[in-house]
Amino acid sequence: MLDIRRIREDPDPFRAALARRNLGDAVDRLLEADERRRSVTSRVEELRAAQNRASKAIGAAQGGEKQQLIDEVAKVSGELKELDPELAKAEEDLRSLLAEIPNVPHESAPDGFTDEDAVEVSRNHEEPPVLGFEPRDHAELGAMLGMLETERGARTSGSRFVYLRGDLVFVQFALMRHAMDVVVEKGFSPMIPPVLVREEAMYGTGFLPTDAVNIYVTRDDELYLAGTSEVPLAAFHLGEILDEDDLPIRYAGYSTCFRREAGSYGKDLGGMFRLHQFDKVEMFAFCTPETSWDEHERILAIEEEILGNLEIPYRVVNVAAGDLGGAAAKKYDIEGWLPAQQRYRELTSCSNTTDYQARRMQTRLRRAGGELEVLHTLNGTATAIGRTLIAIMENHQRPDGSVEIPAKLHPYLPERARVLAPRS
RNA sequence: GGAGACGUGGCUGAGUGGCCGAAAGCAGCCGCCUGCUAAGCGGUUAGGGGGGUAACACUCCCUCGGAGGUUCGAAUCCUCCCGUCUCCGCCA
Repeated sequence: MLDIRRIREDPDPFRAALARRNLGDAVDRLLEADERRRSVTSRVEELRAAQNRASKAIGAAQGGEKQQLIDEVAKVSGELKELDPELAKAEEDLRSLLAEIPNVPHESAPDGFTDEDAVEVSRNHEEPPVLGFEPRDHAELGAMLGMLETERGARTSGSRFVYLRGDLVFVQFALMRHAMDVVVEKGFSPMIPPVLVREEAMYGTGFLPTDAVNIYVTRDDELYLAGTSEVPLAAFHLGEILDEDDLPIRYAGYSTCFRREAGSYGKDLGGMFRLHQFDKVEMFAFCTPETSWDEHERILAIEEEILGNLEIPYRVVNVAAGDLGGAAAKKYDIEGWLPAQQRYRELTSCSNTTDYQARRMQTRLRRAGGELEVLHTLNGTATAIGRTLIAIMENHQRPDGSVEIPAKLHPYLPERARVLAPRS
């Protein structure tokens, strides 16, 4: 949620920033709703002040004088009752507008509206490596290994659901453990959060109301399945005031993630690139506004370290302003090279959501001097299953369909699983 | 699934119609005092939204889980909703 007072005081920067999201008129709609709300508010408040004064006098008055004062104030009360719906509507209009308008992109987010407009900022290799043989895609490798069951997944649950089997399960565990170890060493404290969450948590993170189509909802309990542990991690401090001295606060959440993937029909079918259910280790940070951009780079560096450890060729792109999720002011995607697709595909990402989520969550910070302020939040993927497994399988495959698991994962693996071998 | 209790400020907790945005304690902050530390003494500290200011000051409105209602007036009375906890049952 944006800060309506700052918009009122200095709307032009907001106008310009939101125009980059194709929402050039949003600021004026906001200002209009704000103006309406304030004018009704001041009328109502004048009447209420009169009513309060009268009530005080009545409390002190006696007998007939009392009755007379009561009769007089009735007129004011009547007027107030009439204005009430008007005020409620004005407030609701502003509130719902604010709820759906996304964060303002940071100046360093490039112009544009699609993933094509993202700007590469770095990579960990020169040219994509050439395997020297015709690479198989991960679905084929998974089938050859007998470790990825897509048809049976579909039979049980529908498309975009899979079974992982055999040693690939241990590779997932190894990956999770490795990612967790890396991020914990960087100061993130481990968490296993709830994945079914209340509406406030979804609203606070900005997934509701705008992204409702992508969220699973339980039928009888009005609980939502989190698409990322960002949701419960952010909500961990919902409504709280954190001491400046305690910041930054960093959590690493391990959870299963559920996404409806509405609107992605036909994209990335087969295999496990785009699943309705996958496991992920997610970083989440609460910090002061003045440190959040540094924190963002820090999180990016951790993500790069993890992919580097996995010996995956990747590049980092700065996502275009118009392609950002609603809460983000800036986002990096790290795209891993997938030999079978001959393309870079998103493996992880990290966003600075500045004060957008924190304001919705009412998570604030108390400065050493006692002042209250909305803080900043950030999130980033440490490792996401499905995609990271794909990158490992495709990049470390051998001509015979076996897969070498990167050395950094070996300490977490049964020895036989250091190489995944096809069934003969 | 059945029964009951409760929701008040940063925290604990009092408050059953006007003197209450709210006792007391804790915690925090500012002083004082005391070789240091600890203790002690005095003062002070809720949040949000308008107006106002260069910024303060000042001022008004709202907020005691939420939404309605009764009343001139509600933390307090009524209705509904939400949430939390406890006991019993069931259960990974």
